[in-house]
Amino acid sequence: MSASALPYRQHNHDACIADALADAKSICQRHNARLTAARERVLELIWQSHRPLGAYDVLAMLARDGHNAAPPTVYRALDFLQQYGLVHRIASLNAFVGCSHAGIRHQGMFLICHRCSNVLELAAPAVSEVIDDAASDVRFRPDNVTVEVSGLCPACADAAHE
Amino acid sequence: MSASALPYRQHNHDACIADALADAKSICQRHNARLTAARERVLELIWQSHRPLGAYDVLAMLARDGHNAAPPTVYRALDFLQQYGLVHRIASLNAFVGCSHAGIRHQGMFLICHRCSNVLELAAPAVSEVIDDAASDVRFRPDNVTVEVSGLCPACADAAHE
DNA sequence: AGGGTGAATGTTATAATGTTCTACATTTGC
DNA sequence: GCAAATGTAGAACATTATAACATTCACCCT
Repeated sequence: MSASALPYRQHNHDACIADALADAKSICQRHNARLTAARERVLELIWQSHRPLGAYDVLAMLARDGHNAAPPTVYRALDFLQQYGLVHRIASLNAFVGCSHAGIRHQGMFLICHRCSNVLELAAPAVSEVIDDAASDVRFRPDNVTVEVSGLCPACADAAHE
Repeated sequence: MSASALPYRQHNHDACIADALADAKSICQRHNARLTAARERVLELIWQSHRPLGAYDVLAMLARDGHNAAPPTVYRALDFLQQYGLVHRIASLNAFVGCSHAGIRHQGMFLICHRCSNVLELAAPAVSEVIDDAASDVRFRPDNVTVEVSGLCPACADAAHE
């Protein structure tokens, strides 16, 4: 992984993975849901990459582990993780990212850098609000809102006009 | 097609298809782009259905015409139509809809009814604005914004709690 | 008109992705 | 310890998207 491919806001990556896993454990415990080894490993892989990962990327990584997984294993793990809000699915990429606000009620907005592939998840309640307003203007009852912004992250924008 | 599957805001469907095709022609002319028979036919099919259509749905309809098309034909036509803003891709459905504001600079927001499958495209400049603000707060430079809301359209909401 | 040029299309095959099904193992609650 | 619930594995299937290359077509130039 090249330096420019790292998350643009530098951070202690190991710590962030550890935090995510610890959060996941406590959330699952609270819901009497079982964070099995396979599920935990998938979540860990997703956080390690720190970028959107397709189901088959995860599959390949599991294979590299020596873990002989099949597609359903991955999809089920992803479904589970999604259900408890531990990962989000990015529709425009058919891929998954770890949720930065697991456990907190939120409506995510995703900023996806098309140069380094990093994804930043914002809570942005103002965005949700405006969207809800626009929908209710035409008497539409929203159920699930997808907001995905692709563009350039600050680091890549700087790098680009060097 | 059942009555409940029709676009919820009743309208003269033939006229709307005709308008869309006429718009398309003039837009292509203005850009020296060729709206060939295949491309025009694909656009027409999409408008006829008036709901999100997968590439393979289009393919099947072309086959019904007696037109012996293969996947690349459809994908190429769709790419072309997208390029000139004549159709939009709905990422969360892997499908395409006709653009209601072709030729006008806009940032669409899609309201997708998961009961009748109809899609309403709103211009919603307020939404774009808030999203841009949120992005620039973290110094992210947006390029392409996807806003897709799935839920219940007024007609289906009424029908549901009858 | 004839011929060259590049865009558009056709054709075939295949890659990549996502879902479903059945059988079997493991865990859990009683 | 036993039955029920849940989780796992592997294969088959379905869907979506591309690659590579041949062919046709529209247009421009002389």
